[in-house]
Amino acid sequence: MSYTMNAKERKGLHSALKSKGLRPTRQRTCVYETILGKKDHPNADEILLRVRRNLPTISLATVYNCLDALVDCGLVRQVNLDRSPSRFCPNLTPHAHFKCNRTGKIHDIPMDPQVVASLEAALPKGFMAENFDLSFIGSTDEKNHS
Amino acid sequence: MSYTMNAKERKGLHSALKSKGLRPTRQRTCVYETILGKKDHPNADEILLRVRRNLPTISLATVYNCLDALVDCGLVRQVNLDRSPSRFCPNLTPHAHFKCNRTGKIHDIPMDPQVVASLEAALPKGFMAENFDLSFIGSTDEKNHS
DNA sequence: TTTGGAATTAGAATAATTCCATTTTTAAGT
DNA sequence: ACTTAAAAATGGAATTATTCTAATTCCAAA
Repeated sequence: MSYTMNAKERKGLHSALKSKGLRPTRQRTCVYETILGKKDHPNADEILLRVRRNLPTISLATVYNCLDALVDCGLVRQVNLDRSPSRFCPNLTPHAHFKCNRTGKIHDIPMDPQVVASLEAALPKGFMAENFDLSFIGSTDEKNHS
Repeated sequence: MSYTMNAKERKGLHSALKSKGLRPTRQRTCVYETILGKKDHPNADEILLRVRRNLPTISLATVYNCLDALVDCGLVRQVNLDRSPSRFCPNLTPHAHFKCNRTGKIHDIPMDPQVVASLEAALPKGFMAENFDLSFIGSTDEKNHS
């Protein structure tokens, strides 16, 4: 049972791609849908497996290409923690990541716009941020070990 | 002309290692001195080159081992940006990183303790952070292109 | 000063990502 | 619909970062 974008999501994808001069190909669409379909933080290999359920012949190189295109358009965020492979995340609302030492699980932490503003304000003059990445490492109590 | 730790730094290194049951070996000491000696963000290969000026026979595997030990003790921070190799940083004062799109350069951004506190405060109940990592991507104006 | 565990070493192995040459697809114009 | 040129996808090879392994070497404590 695979996820299918709604009209708004499809439109968002198409216009975001177009704004960078990129085409909405079947592969890009499918990779995007796949990432939207499960709110976790899969790496390229895991995404390949999932996408192949719909597009059995897609190659890993293409998955990387599509991910790069989606990240370029700002539709997907790339998450790098420690030395493990890059992970990808469809949550575009301002949020941080929290990696639990014990479970290895990665949690999205919603960020108050105020806090985000204070972060940007912390930059010295002359530094213009387009993006930021915030991650925590630590442990969670039992409730979050679901 | 290579950097040599002062007494305080040496003491800090020894006790931090000891607290994790690790020994202050020549290699660990030298890797640590090397990182202290230049305030940039070298990766393991670059560190190997620098360390070999003093310890010509050290291997890359040992550099990785030493870096892991130093990171474990909290003496060095590991910085991961995009998909490039891990970089290492001796600056332990609370700070963020800023990567400039145009120059590729990585800048340390000192962080106001207040802002740090507001970050930690942003964590939902049940999440206990031991550490955080904040990086910005964007551009800097000419002054910082030094 | 021995000795057992820790650390280092070189090189092989693994894993993530990129590259390349070729084929397929697509959008735009007839 | 029919071209066509550019963009994208493909498979596999290549590269690169990092980890592993097995064989020494080192060192701190007895």
